[in-house]
Amino acid sequence: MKYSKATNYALHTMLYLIAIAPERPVGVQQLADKQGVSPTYLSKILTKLVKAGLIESASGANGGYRVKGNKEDISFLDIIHAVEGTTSLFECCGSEDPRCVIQQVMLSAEDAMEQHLKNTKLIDLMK
Amino acid sequence: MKYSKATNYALHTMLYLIAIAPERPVGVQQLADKQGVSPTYLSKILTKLVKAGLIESASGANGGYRVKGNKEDISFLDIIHAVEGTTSLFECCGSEDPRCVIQQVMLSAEDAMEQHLKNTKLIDLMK
DNA sequence: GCGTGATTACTCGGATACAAGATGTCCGAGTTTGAGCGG
DNA sequence: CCGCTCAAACTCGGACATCTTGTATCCGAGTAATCACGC
Repeated sequence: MKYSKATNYALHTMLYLIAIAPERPVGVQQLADKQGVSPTYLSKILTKLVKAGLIESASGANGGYRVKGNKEDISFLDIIHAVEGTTSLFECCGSEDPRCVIQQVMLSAEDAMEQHLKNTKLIDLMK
Repeated sequence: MKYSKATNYALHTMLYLIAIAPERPVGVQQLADKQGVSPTYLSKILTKLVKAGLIESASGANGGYRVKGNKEDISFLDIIHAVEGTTSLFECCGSEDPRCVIQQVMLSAEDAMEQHLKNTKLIDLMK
């Protein structure tokens, strides 16, 4: 039970993309160098963020990744859900029986964390 | 990023042990049958709970496991920490640099969940 | 100078390899209960 | 009826097997910008 490194890479990359907010997209090579991770691996992670609609990619020369949409709206939870998936952390009896009281407690605990992550936007860290 | 099945087994077993609260310890065979899991595997999980001081074991014939100490005090967090460990869910830059702002946000989010789990006792589910 | 083709610098996706952790099984060792047996 | 012994019923711990997932690499395909060349 741990957050994957991929989530860590995604968060740092998004923070960087929002911080510099360039006109031109940023190449994956440059992003990977910042964190000491291989470019091909990072691109796989960023593909998930693209599919989630958080960033967009530009092919070809001078291509790369760029924040898409309103960058003030991007929360931690958006990124985590994009990378880790949206399934709940705890599955009680295989079939997610909603009557299981343990399941209910775990879900509400998870919800407490998600509320926190949803209310914290990446832009909040910019000072 | 998911809670393991072991945590699920541990929670259900603890809930059962607290519910019936017998004089004599309950054998692992009986506990395992309730959940459809092999006795040997369940005993491995319960050993962690013993080490954490939540339950105690009795060897020999008519042996088994029994709640130790005050059963009103046992929280979800106690069990989860015993099974999953107490390391934080998110480790930013390998060395847990406390200055990493991302790390700080993730830790406080995790703390929100843990507070919830700490305040919910197993005994609360008994009605 | 201008269009056209080739080259270059990128991303994208699939296939693959590797490591670690979760899950589960097997077996031998130690421990306690209880039954059986002999006095 | 008492005490001793022995077998049965347990837990405990380590070693092992298997499966899934995370992590990472490699390569071919597609794409867009740029450069080179000929007109």
